[in-house]
Amino acid sequence: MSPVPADHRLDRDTGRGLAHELVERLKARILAGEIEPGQKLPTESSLIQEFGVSRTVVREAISRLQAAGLVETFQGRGSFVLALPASTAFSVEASQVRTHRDVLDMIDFRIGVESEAAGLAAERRTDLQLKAIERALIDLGRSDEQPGNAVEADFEFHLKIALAANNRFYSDLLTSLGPMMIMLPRTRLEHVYTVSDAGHFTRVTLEHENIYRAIAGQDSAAARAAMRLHLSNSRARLQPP
Amino acid sequence: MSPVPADHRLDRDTGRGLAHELVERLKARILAGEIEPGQKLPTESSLIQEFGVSRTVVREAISRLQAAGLVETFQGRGSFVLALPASTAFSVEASQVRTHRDVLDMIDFRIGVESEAAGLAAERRTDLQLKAIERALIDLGRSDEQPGNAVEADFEFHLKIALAANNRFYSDLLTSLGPMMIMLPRTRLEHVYTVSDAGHFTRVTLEHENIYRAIAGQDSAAARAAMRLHLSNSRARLQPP
DNA sequence: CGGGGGAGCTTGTCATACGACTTATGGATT
DNA sequence: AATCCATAAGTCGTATGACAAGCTCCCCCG
Repeated sequence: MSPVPADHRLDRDTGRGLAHELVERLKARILAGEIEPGQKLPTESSLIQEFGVSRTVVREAISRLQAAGLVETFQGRGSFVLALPASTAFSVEASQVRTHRDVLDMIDFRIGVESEAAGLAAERRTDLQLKAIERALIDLGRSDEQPGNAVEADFEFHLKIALAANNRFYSDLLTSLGPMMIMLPRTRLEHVYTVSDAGHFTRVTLEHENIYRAIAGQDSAAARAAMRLHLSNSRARLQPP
Repeated sequence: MSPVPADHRLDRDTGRGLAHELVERLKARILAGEIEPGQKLPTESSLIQEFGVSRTVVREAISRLQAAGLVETFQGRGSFVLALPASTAFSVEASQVRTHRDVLDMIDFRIGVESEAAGLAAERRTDLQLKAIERALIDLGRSDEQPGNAVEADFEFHLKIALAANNRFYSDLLTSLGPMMIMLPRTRLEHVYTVSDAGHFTRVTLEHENIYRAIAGQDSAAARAAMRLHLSNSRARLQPP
């Protein structure tokens, strides 16, 4: 009668729910190598039949496997087992940015990273993310009054743009850079920010607004250019004449 | 009349599914401390109303939060936020490149980083560094015979360019990326590299040579463009048409 | 022989229903 | 009045059916 061996069927009261049980079974199969990386998981309907549970349960189970990074699912195709971990840390050495050379190198680095991030943000931002950038821009404008927060506000603006690129590598990198970027002015900054003429603040503000407008208008080329310009100018402001 | 602000509603096509979106929102609330450990999450029906999604989606989202150890659920009572895992240090997520989406994001990331590195390399390379790039290019050509080394040889070529940019941030980043870039193909790549037609190899070789020539000729704009083209093409080769 | 199109399969989301468990309410019992 | 318990209401667990969206494959037409 039953075409399926009884072992497979799940039983109701194992304590933590059918979905949890099913996750354990599937995880066991994957870790045991029964289903190799790249291979397809059984379809939802197969699992429904094999384990004798409802689609609700199957979907919750697969959802948990996705969250755990064990499988990836494509609509219309199925779920596929992913390669197993191999932990690699992804961080720019927290060694500080100290020398003058480091500061300039850091800006050159940011030019590559952030101008592309701005371009992607222009293409892929959601309206919500744009709003977040706008808020950061407004905060930045207010930092005129209390310059102590200026650096943090500036970082927020750049971070929000990286987030709008919808690519975790850009946002992760900027996040891990954050402390460095914040602290880098410390050494030679009196020079630049405190002695700055009045025009300095308005010029920087203008650059920020240009970036924002390009992203708002979804013009990726303009966004890349505006970000590159902004950072190049920042570089020039730090460079002794 | 609607007692709920419209911001909360989720929108269909954010790319990774409503459940994933909802998880992000709830996780944000929890990590932001809006819901403290021990407190009760809104009921399923509240979430259905607030976010305008079906119960399926809400249940999948909560299921993922359970799997992540952020909440615990009791039948008949509700879901409760658990105490956060102690660390919370800004240790960069050691997450790797696993999903198909990650692979594409990684290439978009490399486009930003490496095209600028190529541009700087064209401007600042020493003759010695150029020689190193050339050697890597030759090795890459030889990897035709034993395709097992192709990925490593490819990485060497890109790393040598980053080194030639004479900016430790680019080379450090590429170095720390190295293992990831090497292992990323595992899932879906046999397809691309092993089954590759004969034309594939020569096309890639041509792209590499273009990059090399631009750097040799100290043409930074051309070097940026050539690297961007190479990576864009790589992206297209991975992307199913 | 090549390309277009549709049938069929698979996942994504929604809606509804019912069972199981918890909590609160309120009245009946002592 | 205090206690107990039955019932109702709220909440999660599971099942089922339906349709939309995306992918594959194969057949048919040119």
